[in-house]
Amino acid sequence: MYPVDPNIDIDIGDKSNVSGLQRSQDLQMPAGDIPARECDVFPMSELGIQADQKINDVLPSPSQYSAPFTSCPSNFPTQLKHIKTCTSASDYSYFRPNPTISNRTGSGRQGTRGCRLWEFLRNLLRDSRFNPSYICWENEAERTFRIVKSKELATLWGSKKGNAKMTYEKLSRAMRYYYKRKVLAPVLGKRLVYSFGPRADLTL
DNA sequence: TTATGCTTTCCTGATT
DNA sequence: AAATCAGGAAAGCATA
Repeated sequence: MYPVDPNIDIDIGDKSNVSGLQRSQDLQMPAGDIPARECDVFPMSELGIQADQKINDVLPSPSQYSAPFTSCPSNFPTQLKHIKTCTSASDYSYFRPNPTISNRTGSGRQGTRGCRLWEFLRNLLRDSRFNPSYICWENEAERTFRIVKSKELATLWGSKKGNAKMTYEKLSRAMRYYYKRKVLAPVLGKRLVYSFGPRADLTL
């Protein structure tokens, strides 16, 4: 079983010897006992993972390889290749896909470094590791949610974006930019409460 | 190469 | 008093 660690993502790590991929964050996705469809960044089809599989079904548990190691475990999907020496159990997740299989053209991901903020929030709300401890529904029918741990949430967002300097001040500024685009809306009179707007598709 | 989208950063000031 | 909220301005970064 994977450790319940919000910061563990699959990451291609150093891009210097990767052709066809731009940044490590391109390939981040949540690990753990999460349905494959919950992958919020990287299409599971590109990893050769079926929609009904869970990440734990296709990746070996950390105990199956002792750190450090430098080669791809044999039971990894062939599309994944290990590129970084793991030095600890928490560092097990540095892998990259085969660039020849990854074809990002036409994916429609505009200017998103890995993941959009509102999608990140939506995904946290679906994840019992974070809902209701970090973020929770205020009224799911009305698409309103409450940020429970603002500071921790910002840290989490920062870790997802590879930005250790993220703060709630900055995260919330990005959220306010969503107002105009109707992706989010403020909930009057309630601090730390927002609602998803019509432009936020919660069914995806 | 440029335009655009999505932030990130910094800021001033208001509100709770 | 400390958090939070509101936006303007500008810069950064990736994609189309």
